This record gives sequence, C-alpha cells and structure tokens, in this order.
Amino acid sequence: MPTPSMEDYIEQIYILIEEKGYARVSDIAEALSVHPSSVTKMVQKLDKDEYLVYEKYRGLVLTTKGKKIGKRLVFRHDLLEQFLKTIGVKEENIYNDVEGIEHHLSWDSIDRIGDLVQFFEEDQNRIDALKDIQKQFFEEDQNRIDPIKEVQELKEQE
Amino acid sequence: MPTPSMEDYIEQIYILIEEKGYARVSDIAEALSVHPSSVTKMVQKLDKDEYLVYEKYRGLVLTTKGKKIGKRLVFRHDLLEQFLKTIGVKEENIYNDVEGIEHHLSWDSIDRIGDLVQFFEEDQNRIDALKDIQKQFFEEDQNRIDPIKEVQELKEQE
DNA sequence: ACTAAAAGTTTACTATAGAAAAAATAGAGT
DNA sequence: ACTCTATTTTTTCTATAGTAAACTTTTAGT
Repeated sequence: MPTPSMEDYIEQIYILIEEKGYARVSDIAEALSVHPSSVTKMVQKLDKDEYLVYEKYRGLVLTTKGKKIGKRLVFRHDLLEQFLKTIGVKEENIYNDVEGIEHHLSWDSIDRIGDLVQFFEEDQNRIDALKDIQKQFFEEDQNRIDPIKEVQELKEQE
Repeated sequence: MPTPSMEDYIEQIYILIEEKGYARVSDIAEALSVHPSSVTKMVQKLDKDEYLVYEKYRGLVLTTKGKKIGKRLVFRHDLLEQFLKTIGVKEENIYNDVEGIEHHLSWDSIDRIGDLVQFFEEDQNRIDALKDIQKQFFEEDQNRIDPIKEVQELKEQE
C-alpha cells in the first residue's frame, strides 16, 4: 500500500500528465511545494514499487497500475473538495483540509461521502435546510459573552 | 500548535483522567498501542510545552491549557465518529478513519460537520432519504460485470 | 527494612520525509 | 562539436515518532 506521501506524488503526477502530457521533476516539485531533490528520491521509490517507470535525467511514465490508482486518487480528492464545499466550509480551508484527510479515509467512508454529496445535489431544499441550521447556530454564537477574548485564548493554546 | 501525535496523547490522557482519575505511563502506552518508552518521551515534550506537569516516576496532571484542549479534542473525536456513523460507514472502519483524519481538519470543517450531524438528527426522514440513495447505488453496483475480479485487482495494486 | 517484581526512563537505533549544497547531465545556441 | 545554463541527482543533514534493550526507581510482600 502506498504511504500518504507516495499517494500525493502519484496523484499530482497523474494530474500533470493529464494536463500537459508529461510530468518533469521540476513540475512535480513546484506543484507539491517541495524541493526537486525530494521528488527524485520519491520517484525512485515509486519506480521500485512499479507505479511508474523512471529513467534518470530523462523522465517518467505511469504504469497501468500507477494510472489506475492515480485516477482513483484524483476522484477521491475532487469528491472531498465537493463535499466540504457543499456543507459550507470556507474556500480558504478546503484545500488544506482535503490534503490532510484524503489519505486517511477507508473506501467505505469515501463511498458514503459520495452518497451524501448525491443526496444534496438531488434536492436544493436539503441544502437550504442545512443553511438554516447554520444560520440558527450562528445567531446563538452571536449571543455569547466575550467572543473575542475566547478566540484569542484558544489561538494561544494551540 | 501541537503535532498530530501530541494531540493523540493529550486526547487519550484527558480520557483516562476522566475515566479513572489518573493516567499512568503504562495506561497511556496500552491505550495508544505504543511502548512505554515512547510515552515517556512524549510526556516530557508535553510538559515542556505546558500541556501538563510531569514528575518523573511519579505521574502527571493536565494544566488548564491541557484540559481545555483535551476537552475539545475529545469533542471533535466524538463528533467525527457520530458523523461517520450517521452516514452509514461500517462500524469496523469508523475508529481508524476518525483516528486518521481528526488532526487534519480545520475548526471550520468541524463546525460544518457539526451542523450536518444536527441536520440529520433533527429529522429521521433525511436519514431515510440518504439510505434510499445508498440502496439505489448498491443495486446499480450489483449489475456490474466481473465485480469479484475488479475487487481483487484493486487490492493487488495497493 | 529488605528485596523481588513492576513500572518507568535512558540511550542508541529504525523509518519516513524533506532540505541544502555540491556534483552530474542534458539540451540549446552558437 | 562546444560550452553554458537549466535541470536533475547525490550526499549529507534535519525533524518526528517509534522500538529495543539496558538501566533506575518505586512499590508490594515478607
């Protein structure tokens, strides 16, 4: 089984190849915000585990196995983004959260989240009902004592 | 900010103290399935960062800061368990999945998931409607070609 | 109070993942 | 074909988190 970090690389390589036809070390490094030396190391491991074929200094191509897994990883990532968006998570938090959790959910959970997204897509009333609950909680929060001090305290602690 | 691993320890220590009044090194090691030597090392770091006061060979107590954070971590863990349970994730996957993702979600996402749990709790019809979608997908899956071979192939690849 | 067993700690080691700097290679322009 | 520059690789280093084994302290039973 690939480690979380290996999955990040496979996913990103898949996306790059889809988008521009190839994935060079520097492209991958750029996309994942890591140094090229880290990419080289990981790519050597991915070759050894047969997710891709790597020829040093020349480039790499995904194997059948690598492509199949890459496709599923991208699907999972997109689904999780859609899920968080649907339930109203702020755009600025979505990418990091998905990045953090995507490698840690069973396919059972992913499938159930897929159902859930479908559930909301099918009927706008459901989204509206959820928004109502959020508004209601928001109004309750407004009536708390010392909200600013609370937030500051919590930030200091973490 | 505490690392994921630190959070695991704080959360578990909080639970142990809540349950039996104290948390010894061996209790923590047992609960987290790590060796006592790992616990000692982490507890020293948590003392240094003032989540708890640690006296070697004697024991430890959470500071105010440690207690406040521990409480929130337990709340978050429980909420995520409830969320996965609500959407129909199998019991056997829930613990691992929560363990995997709990340290990687923003409080914004946690709050939105809280709203979502409330949304389903408020009205059993919503849960029923979700179950209908799941049944529908399940029936579609039944009509696929070669499902057993598919599953085997995917398992080999990971 | 003594001593054996249980509990806890220290030290030296493992693996993963990433970074920095130095070395190697490839490819473009002449 | 040559050489310069950009890209890539190697090597050495970092940090986190965990383990194994040797060591120390505490505690319970006599």
